[in-house]
Amino acid sequence: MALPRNIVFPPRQTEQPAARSGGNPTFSPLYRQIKDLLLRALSAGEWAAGALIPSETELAARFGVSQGTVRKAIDEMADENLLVRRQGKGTFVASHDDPRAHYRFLRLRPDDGRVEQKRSLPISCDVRAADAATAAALAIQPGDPTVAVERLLCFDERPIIFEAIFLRAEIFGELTLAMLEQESRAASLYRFFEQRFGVRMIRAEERTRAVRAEAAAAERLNVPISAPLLLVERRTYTYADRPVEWRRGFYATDQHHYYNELA
Amino acid sequence: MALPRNIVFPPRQTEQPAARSGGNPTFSPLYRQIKDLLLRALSAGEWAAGALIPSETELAARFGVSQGTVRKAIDEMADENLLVRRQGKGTFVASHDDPRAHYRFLRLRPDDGRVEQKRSLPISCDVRAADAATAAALAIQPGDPTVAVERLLCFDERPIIFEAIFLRAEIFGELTLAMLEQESRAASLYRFFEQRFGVRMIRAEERTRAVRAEAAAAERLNVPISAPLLLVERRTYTYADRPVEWRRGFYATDQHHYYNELA
DNA sequence: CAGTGGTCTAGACCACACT
DNA sequence: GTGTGGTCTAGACCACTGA
Repeated sequence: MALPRNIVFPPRQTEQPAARSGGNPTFSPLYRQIKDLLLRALSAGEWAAGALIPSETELAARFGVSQGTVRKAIDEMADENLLVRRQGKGTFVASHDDPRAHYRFLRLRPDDGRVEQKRSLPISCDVRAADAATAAALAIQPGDPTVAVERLLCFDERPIIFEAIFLRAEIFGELTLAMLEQESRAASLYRFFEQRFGVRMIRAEERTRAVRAEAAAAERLNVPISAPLLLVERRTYTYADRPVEWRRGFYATDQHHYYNELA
Repeated sequence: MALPRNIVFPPRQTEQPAARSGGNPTFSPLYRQIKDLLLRALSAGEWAAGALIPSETELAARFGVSQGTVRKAIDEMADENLLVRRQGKGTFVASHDDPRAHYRFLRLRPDDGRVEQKRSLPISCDVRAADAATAAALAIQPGDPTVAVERLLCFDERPIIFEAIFLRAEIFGELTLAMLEQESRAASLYRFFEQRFGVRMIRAEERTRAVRAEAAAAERLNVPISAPLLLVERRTYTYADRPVEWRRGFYATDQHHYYNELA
């Protein structure tokens, strides 16, 4: 479906099926080299979130490899939620705009299975120098500017999560409280970040522990001081393993739990 | 490497590459049918944990399909940690005896990255009628017999996890405290269960919340009553989505955290 | 209908582990 | 060397989507 043809790709592999290792040194299979090229294209913003990428056949021709090799590269990227395949239609750049991706990183679930209306209540948004912990999490220097957001997440209008979000100011410097308020219904901030700042969140790590509620969190979540809360710290990455977001969230787990599948 | 040849496999596909759907109704690709056969063989205990299964070529011949089709079936099963491929050696049945599988389901990590010596201190082991919650978790009837184990998990000799473990008595009826005491160094119970009872744990679900320490847990974990603890409830499955274990563990998270990667 | 991803095959060769 | 899994190709056909 005729996408621009001159997307920046390094010149196709000069060797045909001969990109295989000569002997052994740091051997990388062809499909992985293709994957790297595609990753680089994604990372460079070659295609927008949600956009259709060229067909397997076209990519194969462009790279001078067989369709099966391109397929294997795309397979891996689909497994990593970087691309989404749709039979009969094509392969698309994964996006948080996709309904299936909403709340992809939110592991808190109601004890009864009921679906709940989520709503984000932004509290504050300001630029702030990174303290040591935040700097470490964002891989920046202490003192570097960050955008700090405080917000409350409500499930069916009941406050369940109170969290502080720290973002690299170089990317999110223009973020304002007014913008967040406008997005309060679309609880998925990542969708907004993607559309407004062009940053796609790819994966995240969470570290969780049990803590006593301090005054601020207790008040916001409407629980007694010292009540047990789940403290969830999340580091979120965009392409190329670049951390761009750091969250500290206090979760009220009276009627909710953190769900996880172990394989 | 000449494994027994007459393992129970349903007669090979009668149609060659024609097992494809005639038209559409409940279409299942060939490789998935192969996968089902392999799953059935695993579930039936055809091969022991850690055993070498026949080579892709041999399976292909046996099933009357191409090697690539067998490969795709095995690929999926390797992704699900049911099989382990080792280049040059063969494909093996995944086992908790494999060092890489030790503590596979344990998500608690020290805040500093130090590796810690783990040790299991069994406290009690008795047969007990399932209460409603346990019965639901194990998919049995309330009142059905279960084996209940209490134990303490120590990291570097400090008690960090206090948990109750409930097992289907039909399988684990013979378990005794003495057996558990003998295994106290090999903190991975799953390895023991696999070798002693022939039950392989495949996957698990965890539900986590923050709670106040009650007397029993507080004493065992050496924390004040009412201190915040992580309550981790785990349901563990063997083949064919059959739940066989249910745990309620209290985790002390002063110097440890629950780690999770979100993709 | 044409175009896309999805499946399957047959055959070649590479990388790795053992003997 | 032999046997295993791992990669790559070329070509055929199926299933799905949308014009």
